[in-house]
Amino acid sequence: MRIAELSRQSGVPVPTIKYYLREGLLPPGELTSPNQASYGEAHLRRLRLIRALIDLGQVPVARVKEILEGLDSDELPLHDQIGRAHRAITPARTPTAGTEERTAAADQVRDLIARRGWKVEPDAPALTTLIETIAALRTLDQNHLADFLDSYADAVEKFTALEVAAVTARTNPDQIAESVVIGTILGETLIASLRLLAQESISADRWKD
Amino acid sequence: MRIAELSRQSGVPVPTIKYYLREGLLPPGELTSPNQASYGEAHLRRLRLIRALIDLGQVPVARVKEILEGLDSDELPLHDQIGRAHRAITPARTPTAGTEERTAAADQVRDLIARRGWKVEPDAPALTTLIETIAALRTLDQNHLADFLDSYADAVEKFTALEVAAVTARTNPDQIAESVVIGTILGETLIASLRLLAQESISADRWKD
DNA sequence: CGTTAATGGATACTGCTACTATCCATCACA
DNA sequence: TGTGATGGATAGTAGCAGTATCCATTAACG
Repeated sequence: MRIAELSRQSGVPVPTIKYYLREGLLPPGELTSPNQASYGEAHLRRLRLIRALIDLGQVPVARVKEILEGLDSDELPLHDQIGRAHRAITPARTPTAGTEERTAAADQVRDLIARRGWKVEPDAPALTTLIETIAALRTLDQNHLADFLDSYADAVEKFTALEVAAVTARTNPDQIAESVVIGTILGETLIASLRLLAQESISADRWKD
Repeated sequence: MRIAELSRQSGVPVPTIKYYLREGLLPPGELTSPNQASYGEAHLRRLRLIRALIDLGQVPVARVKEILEGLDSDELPLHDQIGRAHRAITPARTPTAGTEERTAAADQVRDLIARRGWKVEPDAPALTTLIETIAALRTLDQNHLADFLDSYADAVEKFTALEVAAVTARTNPDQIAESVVIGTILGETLIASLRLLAQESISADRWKD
């Protein structure tokens, strides 16, 4: 298929597809003559993945590129694929909380991780975010939320178990990496939306009128 | 205190504070003379809240403004405060999924909500995101994740119960609205970080080396 | 009291991201 | 044979979140 057809089937405007080609998000089509290329199903799939990550996952274009490079570099261990996906959705953070709040929060997180027996690299991107968030909650006089950390972790472990089950159910090993990436990123969007709906419902019960 | 002191205590550069004042995120200080104003504890608290929403919650400045206006307009029902917070963290979505995937996803979501007895406005911002996400998962051949929707909802209800408990534990009614907003937005960051840590840990167990 | 530095307020400028627009020399196809 | 699409290159745009500069005061120190 040619670019116009790819655009029609994906709903992505032709100039945007050209932009993704330029940026290396989408591999070039197969050239049939100096200025004609043909795109296949793989391009369509890839394009849909790109849009899902950008639109639903809010992943910046540059990060999408890194993720896709990971997916394409076959034989990159799954654990590293996950690492890429995590980095893609964790904005770089310059520590902003006060020193004492931050060390207290870091202690709390270290305890939590030890208590649960989690194996986490000390430079995991989510670690900084978690610590900063707890520190911020305390600075904002919201200790009550930060104090529930363990109960939150209980519920969170449920997701993760589910996701591992879902991913390992995939038989084709080629697809596992993609499933992991999609699950990591779109899974978050899914959970966040469900949470908002549940909140809205409870809030309607309690406080409406 | 004057602006330099406010900047020092909050860690926010003076020009940025001026920018927030211009944008109406921060109320003006009390003028003691035509070009001298004094800021109080309330300003410092507000500034910290702004930074938490922007840095940790990834809320755009314009949305932060809406949220704060909600907090300040006393007597706005809690349910509407929550609505504002939800809109602030739910980007506007132009439906992008194919018609049939979207109606199928919409059906699945409607069933889920009915089964759980959730009370959700039909134009809730999270509704579109949820439907689009499920449709995207199916388009990307990830039905296995979309099929777990109910189990996800189980775990999600746990959070929400926790959060309601935490918020209603607040005695001062003035602070409830603020707690609700912070809980909604920073709570999401907290959950997302925990999820990534749990994933990393399981992934290390399963796939490392 | 005089000088230096900071302040409030206004206006202008910047860097970054994610596209859009335009151009042009080919091609495909009717 | 000519009309419209294509690949590839280059340039332009809109929106966001600040930064920078300027200026007429005013505070604070020696």
